[in-house]
Amino acid sequence: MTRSAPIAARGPFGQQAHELGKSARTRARLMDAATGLFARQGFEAASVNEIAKVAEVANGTFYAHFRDKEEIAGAVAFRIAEEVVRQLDAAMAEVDEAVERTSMATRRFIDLAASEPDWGGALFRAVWEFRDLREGVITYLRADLQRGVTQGAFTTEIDDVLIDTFSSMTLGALFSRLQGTHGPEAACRVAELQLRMLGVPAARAKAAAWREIPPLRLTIIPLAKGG
Amino acid sequence: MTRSAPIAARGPFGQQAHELGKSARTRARLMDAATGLFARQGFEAASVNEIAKVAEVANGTFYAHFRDKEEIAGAVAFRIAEEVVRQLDAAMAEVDEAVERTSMATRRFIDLAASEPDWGGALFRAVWEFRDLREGVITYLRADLQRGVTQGAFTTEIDDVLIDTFSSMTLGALFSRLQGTHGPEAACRVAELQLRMLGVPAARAKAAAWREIPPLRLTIIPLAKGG
Amino acid sequence: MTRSAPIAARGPFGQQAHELGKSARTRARLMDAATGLFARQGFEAASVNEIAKVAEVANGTFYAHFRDKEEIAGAVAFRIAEEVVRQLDAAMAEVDEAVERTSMATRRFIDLAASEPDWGGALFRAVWEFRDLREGVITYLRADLQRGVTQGAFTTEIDDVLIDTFSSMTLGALFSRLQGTHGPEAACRVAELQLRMLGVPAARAKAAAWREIPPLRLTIIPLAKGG
Amino acid sequence: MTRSAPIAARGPFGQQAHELGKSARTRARLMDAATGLFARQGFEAASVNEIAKVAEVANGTFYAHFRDKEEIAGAVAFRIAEEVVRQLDAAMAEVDEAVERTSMATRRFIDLAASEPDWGGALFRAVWEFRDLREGVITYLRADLQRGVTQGAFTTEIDDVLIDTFSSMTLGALFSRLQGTHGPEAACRVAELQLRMLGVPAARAKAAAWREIPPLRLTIIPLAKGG
DNA sequence: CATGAATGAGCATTCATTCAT
DNA sequence: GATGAATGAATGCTCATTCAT
Repeated sequence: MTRSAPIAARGPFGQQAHELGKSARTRARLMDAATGLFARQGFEAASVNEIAKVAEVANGTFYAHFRDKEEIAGAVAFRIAEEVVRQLDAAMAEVDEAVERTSMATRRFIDLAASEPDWGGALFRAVWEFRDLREGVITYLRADLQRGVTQGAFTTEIDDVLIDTFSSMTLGALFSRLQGTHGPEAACRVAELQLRMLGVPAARAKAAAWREIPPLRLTIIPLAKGG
Repeated sequence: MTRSAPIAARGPFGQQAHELGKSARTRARLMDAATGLFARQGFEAASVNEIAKVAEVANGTFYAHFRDKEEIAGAVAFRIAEEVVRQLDAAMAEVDEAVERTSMATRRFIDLAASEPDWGGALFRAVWEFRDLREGVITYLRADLQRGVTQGAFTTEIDDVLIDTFSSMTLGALFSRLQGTHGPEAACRVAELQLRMLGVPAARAKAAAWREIPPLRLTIIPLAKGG
Repeated sequence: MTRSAPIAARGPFGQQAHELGKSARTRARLMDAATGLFARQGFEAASVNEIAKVAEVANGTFYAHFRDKEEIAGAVAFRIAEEVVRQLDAAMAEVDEAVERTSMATRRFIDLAASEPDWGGALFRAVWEFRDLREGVITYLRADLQRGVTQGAFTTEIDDVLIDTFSSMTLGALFSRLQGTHGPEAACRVAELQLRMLGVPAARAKAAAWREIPPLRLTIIPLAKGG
Repeated sequence: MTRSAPIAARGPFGQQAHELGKSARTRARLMDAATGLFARQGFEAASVNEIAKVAEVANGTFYAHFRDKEEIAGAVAFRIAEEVVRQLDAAMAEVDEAVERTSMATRRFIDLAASEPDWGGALFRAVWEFRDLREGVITYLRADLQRGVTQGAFTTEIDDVLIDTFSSMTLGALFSRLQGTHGPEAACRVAELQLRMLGVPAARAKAAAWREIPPLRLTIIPLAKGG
């Protein structure tokens, strides 16, 4: 069977593996493959055999790197979340105001996830399925919300229900984006609604949430040598 | 294999089947069984064989009543949604103010669904999986939100993103309730946050959302004769 | 369930049952239904449930009349063969010459069976599957062939292989007719080839086999009262 | 479970697999198993599980080698037909006279197929079920018949009905051989009848069809190492 | 006799996982 | 590490057959 191009090697994990050993590269390819398949078909429907085929390794090889499907799902989710949080954090390093930080975080999270549907889909599923991961992301969120209270911008208590609700709103919008139900403006609208909910005056909420912000895209470093 | 009691016969569908024919009773038991399993494991993971086993019928019997898994899922979802909407609607027949209607709907929807975890879980999955069903429920929601605008209580436009976001908030809270993450007060808190988001002043939102309301429970008619 | 017309009651067995008791009529309807289904889908693929549904009786009723699927298949085959032989025999009562009898038998058998595809198909399957039935039909055939030898028209010995081969030729042509591979003239051609094989001079064979013969159709007596 | 001998490894495909890889050997065993079962029970009645059991592999293994039952049936049929045609063709390479070729083809086809009942049975079913395969074999037949006309030996037109009828005669005889109804002489007798049908004078037909011909057997290379 | 719900073995097929090479 | 053939339990679904009514 001749397969002309090592497509799988193009994914984000594979790409960062250019100077790793063969073993790490294989692992990266498996994660790339899994990312795409989980996102497109969900965890249940993606078979290990298919992951291996897309990764262009023998199916048995999968088990040299991951104990089972569960494990690779966790690894994929963790890796994505890590990356997303890292980029989000970097992009907001110099923003102080909680109103800005909060709306930017929501908008960028959605845009980021939607810009790379494989990642976004997998991330969505992952946040859904792995409570731990959710907790991780939430830590950042809580800090920003708390900051808003301290700054006097938010007028409601930052409790667990608020955090969960805030997250649900963001994830709901992401889901609609991924489904194609709503366009890019949905992110702004949700951010606006979140600010309103937090107690930001309507006009201020609208202004902040719809303000133009420089686009952000997942940086992708091409693989030096394919496969 | 020791199975202590005909559990399946206890479900809400089976219970209403006390004077139906044998066939309808079996169908009801299958729906009860499916309801529980879909709620606990989701549509994919619940196998027809297991549904049949829980319903205490032979696996082939399933197919005398439903064409396939898809069909029973639809039947379960429809039946639950119907019931929930019916009860919600009845309970709010005499409430005119949108602020009250909106917060009551959210709170009661969550309480109702959480009071019968099987139903609630299945409903949650169903709303998730069957867009049609979601649309149906949303119709009621949109009407109440629009009413709030007309009454001057809500200060934001009622667009699709708002509706989706509102739904996400409710479903998110329901999910947490079903998971045990939050207690009954979560429903009030979310209702409050929704009102804030819609533009209701903080004090009014809090008052309306936390006001004591008479409890509502899915009425369950016990089976006259077990099995 | 409202089903407008008792279609099944229109079949040849049902039709002759107009003055029989209810039980016999049910049996006839089952046989009609089975005839059609066996012919269209074969013995394996026709399910008892479907036979019962087409016959418009409950599936359990089937077993009040036939021990199993095998038995109804035998009954159907036997009944058809009987009818075909009866009609063939009647139509040739006054033909004495073996050359005529032989070619007429082949042609009429094919035409008859092809004229009523349900019957024909079932007959074909049956002859194939039930050796006994084949033997029955063959008795007539052997008599005619023997007669030809006695009359000096056929120059080859009438042994078992000849009989089988003769039958294969006829059945092969019937099969092609039922498949639509060949048209009505195939029956003549096969009859001609059979005569040649038996030793009839080419010209005589051709003349006899292609001579116009009055058409023959399975007589169908309509049911006095449907159902 | 006591299973006395690895029967499956004895089949013609398995036997030629002695120096193939493990995968090819398993495939061969599956084809051997399928050949026997198709021949004995027909395509419908032979289950994949049974094929796997006879081949002494797990049922899932089947699907690593064939997409479905259809595919293995095609593979078996093709392989057999190919082999039979190849051997038949080789054996008649130097025979020029159509009378000889025709009768030899019929006799050898029957003998060959009957000599290896599994193959023969499967071949019979296959010719029956796969029109394509039939067409392939028929091409050779048509050429020989045409040659007879050219040589002035056959006095009838070579049309489609003739070809079909000729085939039916051969297949009918093969069927009887496989059933045990007739002995080896049936092949000669049918060949004789075919020649008579084609217009060969009775004496010549008899002489040609019953002439001693060197036996031919499907060459079978024993497996070097069992299993 | 007729009914039709119920049965349960059986079927084709999938897939996570193992293991000899 | 990597391979890929093999495994076998499990799944959705069909259907001949039984039996209480």
